Amino acid sequence: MDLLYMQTFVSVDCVVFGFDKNQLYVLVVRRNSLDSDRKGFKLPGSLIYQPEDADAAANRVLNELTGIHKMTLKQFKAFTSPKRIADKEDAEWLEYAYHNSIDRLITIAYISLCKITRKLNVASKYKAVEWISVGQLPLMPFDHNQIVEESLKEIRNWVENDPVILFELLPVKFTATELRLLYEAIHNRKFDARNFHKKMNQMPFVLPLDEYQENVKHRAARYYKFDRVAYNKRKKYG
Amino acid sequence: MDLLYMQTFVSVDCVVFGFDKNQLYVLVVRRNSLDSDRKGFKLPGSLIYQPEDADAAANRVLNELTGIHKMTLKQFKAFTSPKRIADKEDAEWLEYAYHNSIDRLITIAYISLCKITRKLNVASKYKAVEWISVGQLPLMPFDHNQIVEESLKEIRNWVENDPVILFELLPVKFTATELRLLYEAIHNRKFDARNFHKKMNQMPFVLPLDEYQENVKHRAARYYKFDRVAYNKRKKYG
DNA sequence: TCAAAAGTGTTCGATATACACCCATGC
DNA sequence: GCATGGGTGTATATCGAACACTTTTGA
Repeated sequence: MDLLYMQTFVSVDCVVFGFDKNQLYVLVVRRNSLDSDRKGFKLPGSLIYQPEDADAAANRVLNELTGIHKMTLKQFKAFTSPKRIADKEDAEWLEYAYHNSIDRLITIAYISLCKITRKLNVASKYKAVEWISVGQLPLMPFDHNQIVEESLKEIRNWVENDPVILFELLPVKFTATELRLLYEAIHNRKFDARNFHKKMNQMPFVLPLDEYQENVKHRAARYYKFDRVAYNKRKKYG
Repeated sequence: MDLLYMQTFVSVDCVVFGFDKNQLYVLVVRRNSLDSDRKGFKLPGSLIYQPEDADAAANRVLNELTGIHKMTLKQFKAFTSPKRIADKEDAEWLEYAYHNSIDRLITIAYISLCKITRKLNVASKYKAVEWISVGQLPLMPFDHNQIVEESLKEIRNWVENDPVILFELLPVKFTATELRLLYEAIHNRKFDARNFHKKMNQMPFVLPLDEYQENVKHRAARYYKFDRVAYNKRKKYG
């Protein structure tokens, strides 16, 4: 065995975005061990199993959390630094979790999307599953904070090419303001409400409904829905 | 040892683009073994060594080929299918090349860029190093053909965000037509010459020189050069 | 004088931006 | 009636697309 060549373990880690009010949230899980763990939260992830490719592993991880079988997901970067498991506590956790001595672990990072209202499968594997807004994430093990940082750039890019993902973050019926606030959260800047309306009206896959908000203490906003058929007919807009 | 978890080898493979006349070329190497090998050419790559991260491994591979120490490169996708080494001939070659029985090999694919006129380090490690135009690549081992396919989409995206890479593919002095043909090759469509001139004139980092072609049998074209200082001042353009 | 490629300007439509007021509702 | 957020239109600037003729040079 020629040790010069790296033989290693390969995992996937998923940055699952959710959206509420005017903020992006990320789904984090609490490791099922080491109670007083300073870095209690981490991104959901797993080593890749033998017969899987990375997409399948990411789907498995997400399915365990959400019950959904084919989540929309996007591989976005491999994180490969030898230093990513340099922290002693992180290395100990790996050994505990996988019953293996792991010298080197690289991870393939994914972005995925989930309605924040979805009931999550808390019981299964983790002590806890939580949505935390991107601005308030705690220090996480490995390079998970860095992974989230980079995923934020990536999701902007993704929305440009594939605005369908916006509607995976919103309720089935949503208002113009909700869609605009989601744009603002993803792009991290304000959009003019009037111009945004115009833009939205030119999206053939955003259909106005004859339904309005109820019990709001101001003028009721109209609801819209996403029309997947119209979207598929015309992958690009604007 | 719990075999359910995948322990594997991880490589990098590099799609190095070059440009000449009106075509994109890819740098391929001939494997140093198995002479009559049907799939003689492959992308340059290597297993990742112990102390390296993937970027370092890609840099090492490219440095061996070009002598350049810090090539511009971009990681773009991990290829992880268990089937990618299913071909018997490919598996045999791996064993020959790395003196290891390799059950699973994933690769992290990189894009890089090189002036096609650069003198390459043919002697070192490979039997041959060749530029082949993207339309004429032979069947290559593993999923290397697929990697090139996907790299073509990726380089378009990269140029949009970072047009500096164009100038790594052109001579130091280049004509407007050369730059246009490069755009056309990358985007795989024609651009109007007049509109392109206008666009080029608005790029503050493309400077006209007082030099013109010589010994051409038509009106001599003006040369331009890339101004890195102006580019760095203004990362985005028009 | 011919062939081959270089160079050059205008018009049009689409898109992005900036900006201010009235409307509906619950309290 | 007032506070809250919803909804709307116009004017301007910018960008991309379409389009044809003259210039320079070598052979």
